[in-house]
Amino acid sequence: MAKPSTPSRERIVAGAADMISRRGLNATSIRELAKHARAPLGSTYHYFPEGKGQLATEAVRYAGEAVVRVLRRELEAGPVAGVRAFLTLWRGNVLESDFRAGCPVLAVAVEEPPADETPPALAAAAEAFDSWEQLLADALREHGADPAQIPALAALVVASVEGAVAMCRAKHSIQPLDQVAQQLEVLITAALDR
Amino acid sequence: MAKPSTPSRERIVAGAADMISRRGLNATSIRELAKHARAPLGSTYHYFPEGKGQLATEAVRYAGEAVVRVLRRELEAGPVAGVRAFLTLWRGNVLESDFRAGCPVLAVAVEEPPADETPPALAAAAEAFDSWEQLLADALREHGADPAQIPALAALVVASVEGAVAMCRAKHSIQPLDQVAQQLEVLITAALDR
DNA sequence: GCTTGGCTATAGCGCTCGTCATAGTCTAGC
DNA sequence: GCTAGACTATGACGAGCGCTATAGCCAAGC
Repeated sequence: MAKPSTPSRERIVAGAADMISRRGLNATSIRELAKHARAPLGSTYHYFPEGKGQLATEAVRYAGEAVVRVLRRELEAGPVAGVRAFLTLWRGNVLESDFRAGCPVLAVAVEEPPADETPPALAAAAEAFDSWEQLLADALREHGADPAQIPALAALVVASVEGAVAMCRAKHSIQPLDQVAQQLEVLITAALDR
Repeated sequence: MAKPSTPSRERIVAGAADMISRRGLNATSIRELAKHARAPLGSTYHYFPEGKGQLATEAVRYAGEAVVRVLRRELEAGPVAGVRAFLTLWRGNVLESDFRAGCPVLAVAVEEPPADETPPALAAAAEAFDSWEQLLADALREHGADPAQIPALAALVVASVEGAVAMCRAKHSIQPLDQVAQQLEVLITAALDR
């Protein structure tokens, strides 16, 4: 990325991720996106000539990679710490937005219709989930978890956190995320002492 | 069946739940809904005079209660059997639709924006989640799980299943649901033998 | 200085949306 | 048979959508 001569572009992508996480993909229009990022409408089609699908895809990737960075950093202190940071990250998102924001990756996964061809945004969502699971799995393996259980355990972590974020939004309560955090912590700890 | 005076109404609600589970709430128009249920557009406003929000709310309730019925029946054979049926139900939905359908309750939870007032459809989603957790919690209590763990365990089950359904859709694979099923089965079994 | 090319501004295309109004049809009960 | 009320049919409304076209701006390179 040797040339960030145009901060507009990244602002648009980041804003898209935020808006999608709040209102969903279909309810978010390109006009609103541009206004939210203080960019002109024409610019969005300049930077993303393939239109809304391309913008959504990049927004999903952007959000996915942001999580990857946090996860990679915090997993250095072990799986329990990593999972805790994963939960804390979403907890912060949900609380700071007063239960208005969720996960943009989940939003796209739920909304984007798998038509004849899999839409790129949906593929990006799958890749985001995969990368999170992979990081968790690597950390679990390094810390001696039962290899036969590792992939399923990582999938459970990602699935339960994503589900809990949505439940928090619906219930207007942080409880589901905290309950999942507590259960996962016990589970991961048990998987490492054996 | 005894021919209810207006089968149209229920057909519309059921069709709405199905369409929302596939394409999300905002991408589903009332015109499509009516066509899908072979009902005239005017009828939708006859049965649901408050418009799309009311229809969405009833669709969420309809879907939530359908799950409640399955869960109540299968939990009679114990928590493990109930959780297994819960998973199997979603597994069937996802596979039969070739990864095109998810959970309408989750879809609404992710899309509906908590504006000034909580929209009724979002409240209905919260109630659906609550009722599922309650049924699971009751069964766990009856079978001797640690009371301190019960609510969190039930929340974990619901959250992870909802998350896994969405992940299956994105990945075009049933694996996440199967992985979650396997992990939850071990977890519930362990929670009962103590 | 002048051209080039990345960015912005504005207007508009065709379309579908949610919603409403109104007139027509059907059916049950007297 | 007639009437009342439940349902259907049809068309329109303003608004917003994704997207395109085109003209203007403005810094960098010769």
